[in-house]
Amino acid sequence: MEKSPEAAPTSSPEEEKAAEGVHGEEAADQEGDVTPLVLKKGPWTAAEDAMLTDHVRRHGEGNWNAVQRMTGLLRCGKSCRLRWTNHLRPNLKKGSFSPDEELLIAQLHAQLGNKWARMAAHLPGRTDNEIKNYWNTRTKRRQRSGLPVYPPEVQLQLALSKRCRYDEFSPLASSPQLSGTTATNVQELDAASAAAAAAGYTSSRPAPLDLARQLAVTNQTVQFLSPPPFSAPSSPWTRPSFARNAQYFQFAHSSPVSPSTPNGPARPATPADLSLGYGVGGGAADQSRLPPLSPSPGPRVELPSNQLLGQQVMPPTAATAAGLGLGGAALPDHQQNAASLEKMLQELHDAIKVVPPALAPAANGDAGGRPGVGGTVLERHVGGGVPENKLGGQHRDEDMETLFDLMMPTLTAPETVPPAAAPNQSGSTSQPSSDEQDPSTVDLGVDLQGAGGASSSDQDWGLDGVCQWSNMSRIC
DNA sequence: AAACAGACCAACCGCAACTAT
DNA sequence: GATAGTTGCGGTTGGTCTGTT
Repeated sequence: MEKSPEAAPTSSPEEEKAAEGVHGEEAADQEGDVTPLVLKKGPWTAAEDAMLTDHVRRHGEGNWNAVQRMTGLLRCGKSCRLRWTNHLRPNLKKGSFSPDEELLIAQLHAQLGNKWARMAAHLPGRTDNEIKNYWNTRTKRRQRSGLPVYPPEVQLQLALSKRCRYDEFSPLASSPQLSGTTATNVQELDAASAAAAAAGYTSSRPAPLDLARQLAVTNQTVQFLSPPPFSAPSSPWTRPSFARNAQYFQFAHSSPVSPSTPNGPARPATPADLSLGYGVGGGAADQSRLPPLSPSPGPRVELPSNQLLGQQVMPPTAATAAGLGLGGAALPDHQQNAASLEKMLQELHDAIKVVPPALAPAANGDAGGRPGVGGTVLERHVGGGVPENKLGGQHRDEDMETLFDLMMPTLTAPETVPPAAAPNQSGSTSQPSSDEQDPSTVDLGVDLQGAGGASSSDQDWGLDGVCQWSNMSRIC
Protein backbone atom coordinates (compact mmCIF):
# COMPACT_ATOMS: atom_id res chain seq x y z
CA MET A 1 0.00 0.00 0.00
CA GLU A 2 2.48 2.49 -1.07
CA LYS A 3 1.29 5.93 -1.50
CA SER A 4 3.41 7.45 -4.13
CA PRO A 5 3.99 11.13 -4.06
CA GLU A 6 2.05 11.37 -7.24
CA ALA A 7 -0.80 9.61 -5.57
CA ALA A 8 -0.87 12.14 -2.83
CA PRO A 9 -3.85 14.34 -2.87
CA THR A 10 -2.82 16.93 -5.33
CA SER A 11 -5.28 19.61 -5.75
CA SER A 12 -4.68 21.84 -8.65
CA PRO A 13 -4.91 24.93 -6.48
CA GLU A 14 -2.03 23.60 -4.44
CA GLU A 15 0.05 23.02 -7.48
CA GLU A 16 -0.76 26.42 -8.71
CA LYS A 17 0.17 27.81 -5.35
CA ALA A 18 3.45 26.01 -5.40
CA ALA A 19 4.13 27.09 -8.90
CA GLU A 20 3.30 30.61 -7.99
CA GLY A 21 5.65 30.34 -5.11
CA VAL A 22 8.54 29.79 -7.43
CA HIS A 23 8.25 32.99 -9.25
CA GLY A 24 6.81 34.99 -6.47
CA GLU A 25 9.53 34.05 -4.05
CA GLU A 26 12.30 34.63 -6.50
CA ALA A 27 10.94 38.05 -7.05
CA ALA A 28 10.64 38.59 -3.36
CA ASP A 29 14.23 37.61 -2.87
CA GLN A 30 15.40 39.91 -5.53
CA GLU A 31 13.45 42.78 -4.16
CA GLY A 32 14.41 42.11 -0.58
CA ASP A 33 10.82 41.70 0.36
CA VAL A 34 10.67 40.40 3.89
CA THR A 35 7.00 39.64 3.91
CA PRO A 36 6.67 36.54 6.04
CA LEU A 37 5.94 33.52 3.98
CA VAL A 38 3.22 31.14 4.79
CA LEU A 39 4.91 27.87 4.28
CA LYS A 40 2.86 25.06 3.03
CA LYS A 41 2.18 21.94 5.02
CA GLY A 42 0.68 18.63 4.27
CA PRO A 43 1.29 16.20 1.49
CA TRP A 44 3.75 17.08 -1.18
CA THR A 45 2.64 17.53 -4.71
CA ALA A 46 4.36 16.17 -7.75
CA ALA A 47 5.33 19.67 -8.71
CA GLU A 48 6.95 20.25 -5.37
CA ASP A 49 8.77 16.98 -5.62
CA ALA A 50 10.06 17.96 -9.02
CA MET A 51 11.26 21.27 -7.75
CA LEU A 52 13.02 19.73 -4.82
CA THR A 53 14.55 17.00 -6.90
CA ASP A 54 15.78 19.49 -9.42
CA HIS A 55 17.28 21.62 -6.72
CA VAL A 56 19.13 18.74 -5.17
CA ARG A 57 20.32 17.62 -8.55
CA ARG A 58 21.83 21.01 -9.11
CA HIS A 59 23.13 21.88 -5.70
CA GLY A 60 23.34 18.65 -3.88
CA GLU A 61 21.95 17.72 -0.54
CA GLY A 62 22.17 19.95 2.43
CA ASN A 63 21.51 23.58 3.09
CA TRP A 64 17.87 22.80 3.07
CA ASN A 65 16.74 26.18 4.11
CA ALA A 66 18.28 27.50 0.93
CA VAL A 67 15.91 25.35 -1.03
CA GLN A 68 13.05 27.55 -0.11
CA ARG A 69 15.01 30.67 -0.87
CA MET A 70 16.40 29.45 -4.14
CA THR A 71 13.40 27.71 -5.55
CA GLY A 72 10.59 29.47 -3.88
CA LEU A 73 9.25 26.19 -2.74
CA LEU A 74 6.86 26.99 0.04
CA ARG A 75 8.30 24.40 2.30
CA CYS A 76 10.56 24.78 5.24
CA GLY A 77 14.00 23.29 5.15
CA LYS A 78 13.06 20.56 7.49
CA SER A 79 10.20 19.53 5.33
CA CYS A 80 12.43 19.53 2.26
CA ARG A 81 15.02 17.43 3.94
CA LEU A 82 12.42 15.01 5.17
CA ARG A 83 10.82 14.70 1.80
CA TRP A 84 14.12 14.12 0.12
CA THR A 85 15.49 11.62 2.54
CA ASN A 86 12.31 9.66 2.91
CA HIS A 87 10.92 9.70 -0.58
CA LEU A 88 12.94 11.35 -3.27
CA ARG A 89 16.52 10.37 -2.83
CA PRO A 90 17.71 7.61 -5.09
CA ASN A 91 18.22 4.01 -4.12
CA LEU A 92 15.33 4.03 -1.78
CA LYS A 93 13.89 0.62 -1.32
CA LYS A 94 10.17 0.68 -1.30
CA GLY A 95 7.82 -2.06 -0.37
CA SER A 96 7.45 -4.29 2.59
CA PHE A 97 10.35 -5.53 4.60
CA SER A 98 11.78 -8.89 3.82
CA PRO A 99 11.97 -11.50 6.57
CA ASP A 100 15.68 -10.97 6.79
CA GLU A 101 15.18 -7.28 7.14
CA GLU A 102 12.59 -7.83 9.81
CA LEU A 103 14.91 -10.02 11.78
CA LEU A 104 17.72 -7.58 11.40
CA ILE A 105 15.50 -4.81 12.60
CA ALA A 106 14.63 -6.84 15.65
CA GLN A 107 18.27 -7.45 16.35
CA LEU A 108 19.14 -3.86 15.85
CA HIS A 109 16.33 -2.73 18.03
CA ALA A 110 17.39 -5.11 20.73
CA GLN A 111 20.79 -3.57 20.65
CA LEU A 112 20.18 0.03 19.83
CA GLY A 113 16.72 0.70 21.08
CA ASN A 114 14.70 3.32 19.30
CA LYS A 115 17.64 4.58 17.33
CA TRP A 116 15.88 4.55 14.05
CA ALA A 117 18.45 6.47 12.15
CA ARG A 118 21.20 4.17 13.24
CA MET A 119 19.10 1.21 12.40
CA ALA A 120 18.42 2.64 9.00
CA ALA A 121 22.14 2.89 8.43
CA HIS A 122 22.23 -0.87 8.55
CA LEU A 123 19.36 -1.27 6.16
CA PRO A 124 20.34 0.20 2.84
CA GLY A 125 17.50 1.82 1.06
CA ARG A 126 15.37 2.02 4.13
CA THR A 127 14.61 5.16 6.02
CA ASP A 128 14.43 5.71 9.69
CA ASN A 129 10.84 6.74 9.34
CA GLU A 130 10.01 3.56 7.53
CA ILE A 131 11.67 1.43 10.15
CA LYS A 132 10.07 3.38 12.92
CA ASN A 133 6.63 3.01 11.44
CA TYR A 134 7.19 -0.65 10.86
CA TRP A 135 8.41 -1.26 14.34
CA ASN A 136 5.76 0.76 16.07
CA THR A 137 2.89 -0.82 14.28
CA ARG A 138 4.31 -4.26 14.51
CA THR A 139 5.19 -3.89 18.14
CA LYS A 140 1.80 -2.52 18.93
CA ARG A 141 0.21 -5.47 17.30
CA ARG A 142 2.41 -8.01 18.99
CA GLN A 143 2.03 -6.46 22.38
CA ARG A 144 -1.67 -6.36 21.98
CA SER A 145 -1.50 -10.04 21.25
CA GLY A 146 0.66 -10.60 24.28
CA LEU A 147 3.53 -11.78 22.18
CA PRO A 148 7.19 -11.09 22.66
CA VAL A 149 8.42 -8.35 20.46
CA TYR A 150 11.74 -10.01 19.81
CA PRO A 151 12.26 -13.26 18.03
CA PRO A 152 13.76 -16.11 20.02
CA GLU A 153 17.26 -15.72 18.72
CA VAL A 154 17.33 -12.11 19.74
CA GLN A 155 16.00 -13.02 23.13
CA LEU A 156 18.74 -15.55 23.48
CA GLN A 157 21.38 -13.05 22.57
CA LEU A 158 20.00 -10.61 25.06
CA ALA A 159 19.92 -13.24 27.70
CA LEU A 160 23.46 -14.29 27.09
CA SER A 161 24.66 -10.75 26.92
CA LYS A 162 23.45 -10.04 30.41
CA ARG A 163 26.53 -11.72 31.71
CA CYS A 164 28.81 -9.33 29.95
CA ARG A 165 30.19 -6.61 32.07
CA TYR A 166 29.25 -3.27 30.86
CA ASP A 167 32.48 -1.67 31.88
CA GLU A 168 34.23 -3.91 29.48
CA PHE A 169 31.77 -3.30 26.85
CA SER A 170 30.63 0.22 26.52
CA PRO A 171 33.94 1.99 26.14
CA LEU A 172 34.76 -0.33 23.36
CA ALA A 173 31.48 0.16 21.78
CA SER A 174 32.07 3.77 21.12
CA SER A 175 35.71 4.12 21.74
CA PRO A 176 37.36 6.27 19.13
CA GLN A 177 40.40 4.16 19.53
CA LEU A 178 38.58 1.22 18.22
CA SER A 179 35.92 2.52 16.01
CA GLY A 180 36.85 1.93 12.47
CA THR A 181 39.82 -0.12 13.38
CA THR A 182 40.49 -3.75 12.95
CA ALA A 183 41.15 -4.38 16.56
CA THR A 184 40.30 -7.97 16.94
CA ASN A 185 42.27 -9.29 19.78
CA VAL A 186 41.93 -9.06 23.43
CA GLN A 187 45.05 -7.04 23.93
CA GLU A 188 43.74 -4.28 21.80
CA LEU A 189 40.41 -4.45 23.47
CA ASP A 190 42.02 -4.30 26.82
CA ALA A 191 44.06 -1.34 25.78
CA ALA A 192 41.06 0.46 24.53
CA SER A 193 39.14 -0.44 27.60
CA ALA A 194 41.89 0.89 29.75
CA ALA A 195 42.03 4.02 27.69
CA ALA A 196 38.37 4.52 28.08
CA ALA A 197 38.65 3.98 31.77
CA ALA A 198 41.51 6.43 31.90
CA ALA A 199 39.30 8.89 30.12
CA GLY A 200 37.04 8.77 33.07
CA TYR A 201 34.43 6.49 31.76
CA THR A 202 32.87 4.50 34.46
CA SER A 203 29.84 2.45 34.43
CA SER A 204 28.69 -0.67 36.03
CA ARG A 205 25.85 -1.30 33.75
CA PRO A 206 25.70 -4.63 32.10
CA ALA A 207 26.18 -4.85 28.44
CA PRO A 208 23.41 -4.78 25.95
CA LEU A 209 23.26 -7.34 23.28
CA ASP A 210 26.85 -8.15 22.85
CA LEU A 211 27.07 -11.44 21.18
CA ALA A 212 28.11 -9.95 17.92
CA ARG A 213 30.95 -8.19 19.59
CA GLN A 214 31.99 -11.27 21.43
CA LEU A 215 32.18 -12.99 18.15
CA ALA A 216 34.07 -10.16 16.62
CA VAL A 217 36.66 -10.49 19.32
CA THR A 218 37.64 -13.78 17.89
CA ASN A 219 39.46 -12.19 15.03
CA GLN A 220 36.76 -12.94 12.53
CA THR A 221 37.36 -16.59 12.72
CA VAL A 222 34.17 -17.37 14.47
CA GLN A 223 31.85 -19.28 12.33
CA PHE A 224 29.16 -21.68 12.83
CA LEU A 225 30.32 -25.08 11.96
CA SER A 226 28.82 -26.52 8.93
CA PRO A 227 26.54 -28.22 9.25
CA PRO A 228 25.33 -26.55 12.38
CA PRO A 229 26.39 -28.63 15.31
CA PHE A 230 23.08 -28.51 17.02
CA SER A 231 22.50 -32.11 16.59
CA ALA A 232 21.43 -33.37 19.92
CA PRO A 233 17.86 -34.51 19.62
CA SER A 234 17.08 -32.95 22.93
CA SER A 235 18.52 -29.66 21.92
CA PRO A 236 16.28 -26.90 20.84
CA TRP A 237 19.10 -25.68 18.67
CA THR A 238 18.43 -28.33 16.16
CA ARG A 239 15.94 -25.88 14.85
CA PRO A 240 16.70 -24.91 11.34
CA SER A 241 15.83 -21.43 12.32
CA PHE A 242 18.88 -21.08 14.45
CA ALA A 243 21.10 -22.34 11.74
CA ARG A 244 19.42 -20.06 9.35
CA ASN A 245 19.94 -17.10 11.54
CA ALA A 246 23.47 -18.12 12.10
CA GLN A 247 24.10 -15.95 9.13
CA TYR A 248 24.34 -13.15 11.58
CA PHE A 249 27.33 -14.78 13.10
CA GLN A 250 29.10 -15.83 10.01
CA PHE A 251 31.75 -13.40 9.18
CA ALA A 252 32.78 -12.75 5.67
CA HIS A 253 30.19 -15.04 4.33
CA SER A 254 26.90 -13.49 3.68
CA SER A 255 24.95 -10.62 4.93
CA PRO A 256 21.34 -11.04 5.76
CA VAL A 257 20.43 -8.13 3.61
CA SER A 258 23.43 -7.87 1.39
CA PRO A 259 24.36 -4.57 2.83
CA SER A 260 25.49 -1.95 0.51
CA THR A 261 26.00 1.67 0.82
CA PRO A 262 23.39 3.77 -0.79
CA ASN A 263 25.92 4.73 -3.37
CA GLY A 264 27.95 1.63 -3.52
CA PRO A 265 27.75 -1.99 -4.39
CA ALA A 266 26.82 -4.71 -2.04
CA ARG A 267 29.63 -6.21 -0.11
CA PRO A 268 30.06 -9.07 2.26
CA ALA A 269 29.09 -8.66 5.83
CA THR A 270 31.82 -7.65 8.16
CA PRO A 271 32.22 -7.89 11.87
CA ALA A 272 31.37 -4.26 11.93
CA ASP A 273 28.08 -5.09 10.35
CA LEU A 274 27.52 -7.88 12.71
CA SER A 275 28.43 -5.85 15.65
CA LEU A 276 25.66 -3.50 14.72
CA GLY A 277 27.51 -0.42 15.54
CA TYR A 278 29.20 -1.74 18.59
CA GLY A 279 31.70 -3.68 16.66
CA VAL A 280 35.36 -3.53 17.08
CA GLY A 281 36.22 -5.11 13.82
CA GLY A 282 35.95 -3.89 10.32
CA GLY A 283 38.07 -1.51 8.41
CA ALA A 284 37.65 2.06 7.46
CA ALA A 285 35.60 1.16 4.49
CA ASP A 286 33.21 -0.63 6.72
CA GLN A 287 33.18 2.18 9.11
CA SER A 288 31.98 4.46 6.42
CA ARG A 289 28.63 2.82 6.36
CA LEU A 290 28.25 2.46 10.02
CA PRO A 291 26.40 4.99 12.03
CA PRO A 292 28.78 7.57 13.30
CA LEU A 293 30.10 6.93 16.69
CA SER A 294 30.04 9.65 19.16
CA PRO A 295 33.36 11.41 19.27
CA SER A 296 32.60 12.81 22.64
CA PRO A 297 34.93 11.77 25.43
CA GLY A 298 32.11 10.32 27.41
CA PRO A 299 30.92 7.39 25.40
CA ARG A 300 27.25 7.09 25.47
CA VAL A 301 26.09 3.62 25.01
CA GLU A 302 22.69 3.29 23.64
CA LEU A 303 20.81 0.52 25.23
CA PRO A 304 17.40 -0.54 24.21
CA SER A 305 15.08 2.20 25.02
CA ASN A 306 12.23 1.70 27.33
CA GLN A 307 9.58 2.69 24.97
CA LEU A 308 8.60 -0.88 25.07
CA LEU A 309 10.17 -1.75 28.31
CA GLY A 310 8.46 0.95 30.18
CA GLN A 311 5.13 -0.38 29.25
CA GLN A 312 5.49 -3.62 31.00
CA VAL A 313 8.59 -4.71 32.72
CA MET A 314 8.36 -8.32 33.32
CA PRO A 315 10.83 -11.01 34.00
CA PRO A 316 11.28 -13.62 31.38
CA THR A 317 8.74 -16.31 31.51
CA ALA A 318 7.95 -19.70 30.32
CA ALA A 319 6.92 -18.02 27.18
CA THR A 320 10.51 -17.10 26.76
CA ALA A 321 11.49 -20.63 27.23
CA ALA A 322 8.94 -21.61 24.70
CA GLY A 323 10.28 -19.02 22.37
CA LEU A 324 13.70 -20.41 22.87
CA GLY A 325 12.54 -23.86 22.36
CA LEU A 326 13.33 -24.76 25.89
CA GLY A 327 10.48 -27.03 26.36
CA GLY A 328 7.32 -25.02 26.47
CA ALA A 329 5.40 -23.52 29.28
CA ALA A 330 5.36 -26.35 31.71
CA LEU A 331 8.65 -26.86 33.46
CA PRO A 332 7.75 -28.73 36.57
CA ASP A 333 11.19 -29.85 37.52
CA HIS A 334 14.03 -27.41 37.30
CA GLN A 335 16.70 -29.94 37.78
CA GLN A 336 15.23 -32.16 35.22
CA ASN A 337 16.24 -29.65 32.68
CA ALA A 338 19.66 -28.95 34.03
CA ALA A 339 21.31 -31.70 32.12
CA SER A 340 19.78 -30.73 28.85
CA LEU A 341 20.50 -27.13 29.52
CA GLU A 342 24.07 -27.97 30.19
CA LYS A 343 24.22 -29.78 26.96
CA MET A 344 22.56 -27.00 25.12
CA LEU A 345 24.99 -24.58 26.57
CA GLN A 346 27.92 -26.67 25.50
CA GLU A 347 26.45 -26.89 22.06
CA LEU A 348 26.05 -23.21 21.93
CA HIS A 349 29.61 -22.67 22.95
CA ASP A 350 30.76 -25.22 20.45
CA ALA A 351 28.69 -23.70 17.77
CA ILE A 352 30.50 -20.42 18.05
CA LYS A 353 33.73 -22.16 18.83
CA VAL A 354 33.67 -21.07 22.38
CA VAL A 355 35.92 -22.99 24.62
CA PRO A 356 34.70 -22.56 28.12
CA PRO A 357 37.49 -21.19 30.24
CA ALA A 358 37.80 -24.33 32.23
CA LEU A 359 38.48 -26.16 29.03
CA ALA A 360 40.73 -23.55 27.55
CA PRO A 361 43.68 -22.78 29.71
CA ALA A 362 45.22 -19.41 29.15
CA ALA A 363 47.67 -19.64 26.36
CA ASN A 364 48.93 -16.15 26.17
CA GLY A 365 49.76 -15.45 29.74
CA ASP A 366 47.89 -12.24 29.51
CA ALA A 367 48.39 -10.08 32.54
CA GLY A 368 44.67 -9.77 32.86
CA GLY A 369 44.46 -13.45 33.29
CA ARG A 370 42.49 -13.87 30.12
CA PRO A 371 42.43 -17.17 28.44
CA GLY A 372 44.02 -17.78 25.18
CA VAL A 373 42.11 -16.37 22.31
CA GLY A 374 44.02 -17.96 19.55
CA GLY A 375 41.61 -17.01 16.94
CA THR A 376 38.94 -19.41 17.89
CA VAL A 377 38.38 -18.98 21.54
CA LEU A 378 35.68 -16.61 22.33
CA GLU A 379 36.69 -14.07 24.84
CA ARG A 380 34.78 -14.38 28.01
CA HIS A 381 34.43 -11.17 29.83
CA VAL A 382 34.82 -11.28 33.51
CA GLY A 383 35.44 -8.20 35.48
CA GLY A 384 37.92 -7.70 38.22
CA GLY A 385 40.88 -9.10 36.40
CA VAL A 386 40.44 -12.46 37.96
CA PRO A 387 42.17 -15.08 35.94
CA GLU A 388 39.47 -16.41 33.84
CA ASN A 389 40.72 -19.90 33.69
CA LYS A 390 39.93 -20.06 37.33
CA LEU A 391 36.40 -19.05 36.73
CA GLY A 392 35.27 -21.62 34.32
CA GLY A 393 32.85 -23.03 36.77
CA GLN A 394 31.56 -19.61 37.47
CA HIS A 395 30.99 -19.00 33.82
CA ARG A 396 29.20 -22.20 33.49
CA ASP A 397 27.14 -21.27 36.46
CA GLU A 398 26.39 -17.96 34.92
CA ASP A 399 25.39 -19.59 31.72
CA MET A 400 23.16 -21.90 33.58
CA GLU A 401 21.79 -19.02 35.52
CA THR A 402 21.02 -17.24 32.33
CA LEU A 403 19.19 -20.14 30.94
CA PHE A 404 17.36 -20.70 34.16
CA ASP A 405 16.44 -17.09 34.20
CA LEU A 406 14.76 -17.67 30.95
CA MET A 407 13.04 -20.74 32.10
CA MET A 408 12.23 -19.88 35.66
CA PRO A 409 10.88 -16.41 35.71
CA THR A 410 9.00 -16.92 38.87
CA LEU A 411 12.23 -17.31 40.71
CA THR A 412 12.86 -13.65 40.14
CA ALA A 413 9.46 -12.30 40.78
CA PRO A 414 9.35 -8.55 41.19
CA GLU A 415 8.98 -8.69 44.91
CA THR A 416 12.08 -10.79 45.15
CA VAL A 417 14.21 -8.57 43.04
CA PRO A 418 17.57 -8.04 44.65
CA PRO A 419 18.16 -4.51 45.84
CA ALA A 420 20.86 -4.06 43.25
CA ALA A 421 18.39 -4.61 40.53
CA ALA A 422 15.63 -2.64 42.08
CA PRO A 423 16.64 0.78 40.76
CA ASN A 424 16.17 -0.43 37.27
CA GLN A 425 12.76 -1.68 38.04
CA SER A 426 11.64 1.41 39.73
CA GLY A 427 8.25 1.01 38.29
CA SER A 428 8.31 4.53 37.07
CA THR A 429 5.96 5.03 34.24
CA SER A 430 8.14 7.59 32.70
CA GLN A 431 10.47 6.41 30.08
CA PRO A 432 13.89 6.15 31.58
CA SER A 433 16.90 7.10 29.66
CA SER A 434 18.04 4.36 27.42
CA ASP A 435 21.35 4.64 29.13
CA GLU A 436 19.78 3.46 32.28
CA GLN A 437 18.40 0.32 30.94
CA ASP A 438 19.81 -2.71 32.54
CA PRO A 439 19.74 -5.54 30.09
CA SER A 440 19.42 -7.91 32.94
CA THR A 441 16.00 -6.49 33.37
CA VAL A 442 15.29 -6.15 29.76
CA ASP A 443 11.79 -7.00 28.97
CA LEU A 444 11.84 -9.08 25.91
CA GLY A 445 8.24 -8.59 25.39
CA VAL A 446 7.53 -11.87 26.98
CA ASP A 447 4.24 -12.24 28.55
CA LEU A 448 3.95 -13.57 32.02
CA GLN A 449 0.69 -15.20 31.50
CA GLY A 450 2.08 -18.23 29.88
CA ALA A 451 3.33 -19.62 26.71
CA GLY A 452 2.05 -17.61 23.90
CA GLY A 453 0.22 -18.48 20.83
CA ALA A 454 0.11 -16.98 17.46
CA SER A 455 -2.66 -15.83 15.37
CA SER A 456 -1.36 -13.16 13.14
CA SER A 457 0.91 -13.65 10.27
CA ASP A 458 3.72 -11.61 11.70
CA GLN A 459 4.05 -13.84 14.66
CA ASP A 460 6.16 -16.16 12.70
CA TRP A 461 9.67 -14.92 12.55
CA GLY A 462 10.47 -17.34 9.89
CA LEU A 463 11.29 -19.97 12.37
CA ASP A 464 10.68 -23.55 11.82
CA GLY A 465 9.74 -26.28 14.15
CA VAL A 466 9.16 -25.74 17.80
CA CYS A 467 10.57 -22.27 17.73
CA GLN A 468 7.67 -21.04 15.72
CA TRP A 469 5.38 -18.72 17.54
CA SER A 470 2.53 -20.46 15.94
CA ASN A 471 3.42 -23.51 17.92
CA MET A 472 2.78 -21.77 21.16
CA SER A 473 -0.50 -21.86 22.86
CA ARG A 474 -2.53 -18.75 23.03
CA ILE A 475 -1.41 -16.23 25.55
CA CYS A 476 -4.46 -14.13 25.96
C1' DA B 1 -23.37 -1.69 0.57
C1' DA B 2 -22.33 0.85 4.63
C1' DA B 3 -20.11 1.45 8.97
C1' DC B 4 -16.49 0.63 11.74
C1' DA B 5 -11.88 -0.49 13.45
C1' DG B 6 -7.32 -1.29 12.76
C1' DA B 7 -3.17 -0.86 9.97
C1' DC B 8 -0.30 1.78 7.43
C1' DC B 9 2.01 5.77 5.95
C1' DA B 10 3.53 10.55 5.40
C1' DA B 11 4.40 14.50 7.54
C1' DC B 12 4.85 17.66 11.42
C1' DC B 13 6.70 19.12 15.87
C1' DG B 14 9.92 19.75 19.46
C1' DC B 15 14.26 19.00 21.06
C1' DA B 16 19.17 18.44 20.98
C1' DA B 17 23.49 18.47 18.75
C1' DC B 18 26.36 20.58 15.65
C1' DT B 19 28.43 24.46 13.08
C1' DA B 20 29.49 29.02 11.76
C1' DT B 21 30.04 33.69 13.07
C1' DG C 1 32.58 31.92 25.03
C1' DA C 2 28.00 33.38 23.29
C1' DT C 3 24.71 33.38 19.88
C1' DA C 4 22.15 32.21 15.82
C1' DG C 5 21.38 29.16 12.25
C1' DT C 6 21.25 24.47 10.56
C1' DT C 7 20.74 19.69 10.74
C1' DG C 8 19.35 15.32 12.56
C1' DC C 9 16.54 12.54 15.35
C1' DG C 10 12.64 10.55 17.74
C1' DG C 11 7.83 11.01 19.07
C1' DT C 12 3.43 11.98 17.61
C1' DT C 13 -0.46 13.03 14.73
C1' DG C 14 -3.69 12.88 11.06
C1' DG C 15 -5.17 11.06 6.67
C1' DT C 16 -5.91 7.09 3.81
C1' DC C 17 -6.41 2.33 2.92
C1' DT C 18 -8.01 -2.28 3.99
C1' DG C 19 -10.38 -5.83 6.16
C1' DT C 20 -14.27 -7.14 8.97
C1' DT C 21 -18.93 -7.03 10.62
